[in-house]
Amino acid sequence: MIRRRADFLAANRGLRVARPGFVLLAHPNGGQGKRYGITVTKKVGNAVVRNRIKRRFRELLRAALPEHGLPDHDHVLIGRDGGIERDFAKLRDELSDALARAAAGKGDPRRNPRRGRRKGGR
RNA sequence: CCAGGGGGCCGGGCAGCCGCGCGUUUCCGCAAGGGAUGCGAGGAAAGUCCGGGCUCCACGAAGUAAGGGUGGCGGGUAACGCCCGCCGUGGGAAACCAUAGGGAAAGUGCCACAGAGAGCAGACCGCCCCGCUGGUCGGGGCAAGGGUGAAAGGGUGCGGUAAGAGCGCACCGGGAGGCUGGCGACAGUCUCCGCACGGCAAACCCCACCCGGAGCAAGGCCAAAUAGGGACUUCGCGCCCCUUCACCGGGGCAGGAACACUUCGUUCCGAGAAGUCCGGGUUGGCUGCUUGAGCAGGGGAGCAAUCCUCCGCCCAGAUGAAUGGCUGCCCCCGCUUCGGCGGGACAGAACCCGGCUUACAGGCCCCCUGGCAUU
RNA sequence: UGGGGUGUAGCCAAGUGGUAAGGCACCGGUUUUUGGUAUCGGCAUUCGCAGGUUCGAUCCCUGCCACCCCAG
Repeated sequence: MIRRRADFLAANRGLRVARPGFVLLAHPNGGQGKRYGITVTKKVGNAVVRNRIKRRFRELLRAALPEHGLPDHDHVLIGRDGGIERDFAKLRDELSDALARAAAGKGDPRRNPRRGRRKGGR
């Protein structure tokens, strides 16, 4: 379990694999074993929705991480809009696929960090 | 049966396997850990709009001022801006609903446009009388009718008059005083006053009542780390020497502690302690932390809100924050080619209570009003 | 947890009891051979939503909604 904000920010610099239900970040943590963290922003929904997404992600990681996880890496799942009504089996397939891609070292291009202050429009 | 009004309640259920948080207990026991067992989100947990408890800070009591709030009366409550009952006003055919509802002859201010006149009134169209006498004339009386406006200085009718007018009278409305009923708001009634003295205080204001500030990231303890700092206040500081006006600073002695005890000896202490603030450091753990204005049931008081009493119960305590995954049966809704398929509202405790407000699929129960039908 | 602010046309906004300025943008006309410029006119604005006070509410009061900011 990742708790510190600094670890989350560090994970943001690692591998990024995007899937319809979530975004997976993987980042080496220097021998601390397989750790995971979950991020769901307020944009996705209210507290009930966010909590439910986090619970489902925990269940996914509990099943997948010991076998398919990357050793000595931090794994961060970021919830996206469809994360609550998406079929659980589909999420599970997407996660193992994403972990395989991350293990092969293939990530999606990183988002451009530090764009200007979002103000007055999206 | 139809239409309408008011109130209360529920918020999917059962089971299996794997997993999560906390408590209790047990096991080899130093610990980690394993086993067993109990409990584990809401009616709004939400918004954070009021009121309290609790903790810290400030403060003689009380009062005044400033600022803010409340505003019919009585009751309930720990308290409230909440709740209950009643009164007044407005709406509705009714059940019932709404209501910030003190003061306008303490003062100040505002009432646009229209209109003759808008605040101790005013005369545009008019009506009536008189005069010269016939005109788009002069003098006077009137405020009933028309017109403007949200509002035009009581209303309707009769009398009266040149025309009119509370000018007079009857009823209604209003004001003042008394009487009766009510704890009271207020209601009823009698007498008097023919009655210009409007509206707005959710305009300033006046009156009555209420309010100290901050918040569990409050507050307390421990560890680590940095630093072994600075300023101020209070209390204290045995004797001698140096320095000094003194404080301060340095040295010695007395005295105290340890070396099991006594003696000797050695070492250490030999003036500081408490509080507040500043500077610097830490963002770890424990506590506060869940038994409380608690919940269920019975009885009693009260129209009710609510209160009293008896008995029983223990019912979340997380901290990147505990409820998830899979499956079966039942329930409800929609679609249906009758095999099935899809869906199940609003929403997640964070110190704890009492309210208010807002969101909400679907469903259940009770009472009342009106209409139709039947008996 | 506590505190503050904003909401008016597509955009930026003034107005604070009497029927909503101004600028940009857009549309139409005139000028020009055409475009630009210039000039004239036009904008169907429930003044964030719902109640209330008032004769009358963007303005006053109450309750909501959305967004933004600040402190710990």
